Amino acid sequence: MPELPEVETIRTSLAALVAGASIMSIERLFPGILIEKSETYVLPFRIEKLRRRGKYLLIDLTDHNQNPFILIVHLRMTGKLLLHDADVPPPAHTHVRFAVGTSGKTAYLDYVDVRRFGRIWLFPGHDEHVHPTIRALGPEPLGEWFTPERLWQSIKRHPNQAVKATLLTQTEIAGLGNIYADEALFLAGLRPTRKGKHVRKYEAVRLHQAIRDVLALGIGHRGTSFRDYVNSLGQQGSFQQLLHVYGRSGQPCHTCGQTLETTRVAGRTTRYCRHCQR
DNA sequence: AGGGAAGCCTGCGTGC
DNA sequence: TGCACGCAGGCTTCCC
Repeated sequence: MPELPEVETIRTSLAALVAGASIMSIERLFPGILIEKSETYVLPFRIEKLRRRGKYLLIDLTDHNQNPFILIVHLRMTGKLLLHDADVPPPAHTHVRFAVGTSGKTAYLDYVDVRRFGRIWLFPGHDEHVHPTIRALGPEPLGEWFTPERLWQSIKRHPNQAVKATLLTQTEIAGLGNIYADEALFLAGLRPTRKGKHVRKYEAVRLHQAIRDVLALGIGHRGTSFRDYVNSLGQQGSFQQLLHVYGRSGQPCHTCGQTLETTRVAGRTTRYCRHCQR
């Protein structure tokens, strides 16, 4: 499940491989995954820059006529962007295949997605705000606009909502998914089911720090490979070795030894320690 | 306002 | 062995 640290890892690893390269052709193997909001471009595209906003990967392009375009990628659950040599046939569940040329050599950037939840949009311009969901995103949790005060306001905006549900609301904070939300709440000692109106200011401050810590640590370990996630070279992350609660229900808490419990918040399986998280 | 469910999807683990 | 079933969950939309 690619969340912010996984998308950031893909961004940096992919940028090292394809920034400055050209997209020579685009092959659609399954319809509806690549959504073109403009068909006026002339190939090849030059790949200018890879950016990220929340869980969205943003790829700035310039076409043959020097007109700007942007590829916006959301991997959802099982989406992957995999770079393959020219002689490698597209793997199963490849839905879009970009032929990428780097200094005379050709390779394929394959969008592979078993469950086909993910989408790729192509828009004119280099401004991701043309995408309505991106326009509505909350602050980047590792950016300067995400302050303890900002998180506190988000929590207070939803007084009757479980605090975990607020963390998963992308219009409040961009980039947290089930894994990092559970881990941040554990680090902060906060019960995921606690209603916003019962969260104290100092707890929001602690949660703010926990979110930043867990995301930075996740990026440092090149993401969490719990089930599907790999970067563009097929390499796994290692943060799964440091998880405290996600995927550990029924196992002992790393802090107090009590058995971790499972509940459901906002439709998602939620793991926590009854003793350490109040 | 918030929760729940449906829909989009396939693979995998489990129980019979 | 094989089959049915539930679960995994990001996001949108709809309904209560």
